[in-house]
Amino acid sequence: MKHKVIENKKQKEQSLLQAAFELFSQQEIHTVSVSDIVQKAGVAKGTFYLYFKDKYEIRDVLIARQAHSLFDFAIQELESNDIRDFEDRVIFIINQVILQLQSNPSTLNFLQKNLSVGLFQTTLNQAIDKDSFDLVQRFSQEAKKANFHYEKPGVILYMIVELAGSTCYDAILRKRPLPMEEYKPYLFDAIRSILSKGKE
Amino acid sequence: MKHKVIENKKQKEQSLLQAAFELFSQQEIHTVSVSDIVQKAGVAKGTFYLYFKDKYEIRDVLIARQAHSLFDFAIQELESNDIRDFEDRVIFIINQVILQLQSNPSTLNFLQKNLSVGLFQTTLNQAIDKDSFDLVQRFSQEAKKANFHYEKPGVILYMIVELAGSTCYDAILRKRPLPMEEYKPYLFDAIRSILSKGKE
Amino acid sequence: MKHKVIENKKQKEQSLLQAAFELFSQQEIHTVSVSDIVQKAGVAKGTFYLYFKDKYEIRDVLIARQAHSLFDFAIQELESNDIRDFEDRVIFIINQVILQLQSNPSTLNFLQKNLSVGLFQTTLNQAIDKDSFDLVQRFSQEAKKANFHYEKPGVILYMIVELAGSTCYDAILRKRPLPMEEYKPYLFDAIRSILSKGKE
Amino acid sequence: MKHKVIENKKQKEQSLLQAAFELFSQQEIHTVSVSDIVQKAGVAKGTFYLYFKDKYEIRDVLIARQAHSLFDFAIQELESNDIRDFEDRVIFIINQVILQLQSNPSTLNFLQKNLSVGLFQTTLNQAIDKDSFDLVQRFSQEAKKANFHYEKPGVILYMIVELAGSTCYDAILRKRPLPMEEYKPYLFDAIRSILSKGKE
DNA sequence: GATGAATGAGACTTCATTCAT
DNA sequence: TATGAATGAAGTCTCATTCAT
Repeated sequence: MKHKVIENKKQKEQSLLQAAFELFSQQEIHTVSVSDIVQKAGVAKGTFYLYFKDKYEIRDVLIARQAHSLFDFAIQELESNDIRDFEDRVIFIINQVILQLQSNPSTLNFLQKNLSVGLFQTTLNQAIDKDSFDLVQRFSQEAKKANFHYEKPGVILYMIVELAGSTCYDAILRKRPLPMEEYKPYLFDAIRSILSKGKE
Repeated sequence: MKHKVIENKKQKEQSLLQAAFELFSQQEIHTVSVSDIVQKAGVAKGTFYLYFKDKYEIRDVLIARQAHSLFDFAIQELESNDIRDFEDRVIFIINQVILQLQSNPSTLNFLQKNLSVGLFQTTLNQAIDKDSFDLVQRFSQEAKKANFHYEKPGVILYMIVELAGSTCYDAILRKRPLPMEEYKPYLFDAIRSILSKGKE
Repeated sequence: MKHKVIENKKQKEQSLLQAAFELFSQQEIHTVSVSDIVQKAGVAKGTFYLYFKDKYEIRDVLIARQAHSLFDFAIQELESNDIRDFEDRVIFIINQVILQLQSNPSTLNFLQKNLSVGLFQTTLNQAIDKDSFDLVQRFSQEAKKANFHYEKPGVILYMIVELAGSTCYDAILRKRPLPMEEYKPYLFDAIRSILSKGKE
Repeated sequence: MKHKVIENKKQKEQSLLQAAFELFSQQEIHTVSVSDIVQKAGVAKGTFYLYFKDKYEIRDVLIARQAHSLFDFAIQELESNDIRDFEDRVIFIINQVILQLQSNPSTLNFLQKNLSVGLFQTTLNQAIDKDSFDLVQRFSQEAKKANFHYEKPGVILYMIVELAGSTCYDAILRKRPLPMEEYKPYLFDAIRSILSKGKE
């Protein structure tokens, strides 16, 4: 396969992903058809099936991409700020993710309550540059360095992400149980409570 | 309208709800058709549209019913056991809900991560006997009696239900991050951490 | 059957006719359902079938009523004006009908090109007070009095009504071949040509 | 798109038009379903919607085709006969159209009173070979050559076609006001009257 | 690899009509 | 007479998928 062809292939796939993302953000998945996606992407119908089994597969790939992208950005921000306390660092990350979701509710509408699925379900990460990312490992190391001891750090992190992802979906899109800004203190308190169990 | 007619109406609606529940438990919603539902319910296709707008509406009604039923049962069990400590009582309730879900994974498959939606989204509860149920109020009163003070007890309860519902969905159906039995201690610890913030 | 019951029956039938007329005026018949009609009429679905076989029957009754009503009014107007010339009298009648249609395009939308059907198709006139109306006879008598001789006056009248009805439908609703006001001279010229064949 | 594909496309569309024409000729449009059409055409249901919005659109296309075809044939016949008088030529054309309709009442049943719509409504003629046909222009030129002067020849022609089309529909299919053969003299007289207004 | 016309199953929905009350 | 819940056939239309080019 020549270089140009590879590039071209990538381009079609990217168009499809981009188009699907926009459509899924605006509508429920069951109202989006493969026809809609290929039309928006500007490719032929048959082409879709060269890359994805069906619209559910493309959605899952997008969820993974999106979840990783949210945390990648949050970590970048963390690194350009001098926050030292372990709990503060975790809260900062979660807050950065929330801020992105708040400024982009359509992304959230698409992600629904699947933030943690996208992050932790490794089968989907094939499309993603693998070595670029290991959230759990980073969390474990930071905890240890800060003298927080967890039997299973991955489980703690998972609970935090799941709690934040699920409740912020409601808080941002439905203002339930409270509008996001009012809800934040309660959420952060809860996260700190969960984390502090590992403190010496 | 005559009594017999009303009775018949109720019966049709119940058949539809029952049939839809069974199908949604076994398959994803997008593979279940209204045709499947009416066939299983033994009513005519048009009858479905007399009671529900589409399959998504009947799903939402069922989620609400199911969520309430899980907690109703859990509360019954609580009342027939002499558990006095406030935290223990909350954990007992959550555990009872989890036990039901564990013994009925198909119900969970249907509920997905919508346990809290079904519980707290009041617009859907119209079909449900209203005064029979007020979880938030009960939680508030018990907390106060036990000298736990929360600014917004509803928010605390909501976070606990959301955390439990979301993570148990993964734990029971995907054994992720751990199989349910192994995950329980971490979950209960987290819940207790969240609750204990209100302790004097 | 008691008097009150008859009145009541009449009332339901009238409601249905009125409702159907309004709906047919606004939409094509194939988009109007019996449900729409009974809902607008405020009667039960079954009641419709006590009076009419289907929506096509109610339409035909309405066409007849409407066509007669247009000409009844035109004749009334004629009688309150002192027009003596035979050709002028015919043109006056046609013009009165056209004026009514112009000021009521939705009626025309409903009548389509069935003006003459409504007028001359006697099977439908059962709903209409029969002896109140005989257009052909009146035309014949007036022609004879004015020394216009036609072998078959009914045919002449029929051609005039059909020509006027068909072309005014297009002229009023589609401004084709010309807007009504510009088209009138050509139409009236043509009618006078047709009539003048009977002049001595 | 390859040649073969285009050819195939045309063929499918023609099958659909042919099948629809036959069905519309035999039954009222509201009893013909798209299913009937595709079954008769031997194509898949979805294919219908590739070419037409609904059955009303295919009907309109057919009305235009049919009206043009009737006049095309009539003009051909005219040209193979040596008729010189202008009025005679117009009557000959109309008579040729009537003869076709008489020998093919099912076509007439389908056309209803839309003969002139099919002829003059240009938006529908796109499917028809455009330069092959301009009835109005031909009528104007012939009139001028024969020293008949009309301010708007198109309007005169339109009235004649509308009068003939509307009344022959009744005469042929319902023998009203007279059977076609008996009615013809009256119709032709009327047409000659209308035409003769332009004579010097 | 890319295309998009064609497919046809089947989804959703409406509707005329019936019939028990 | 009047009702309107129930029917289920039939309608419209979409859609994922295939396959010849």
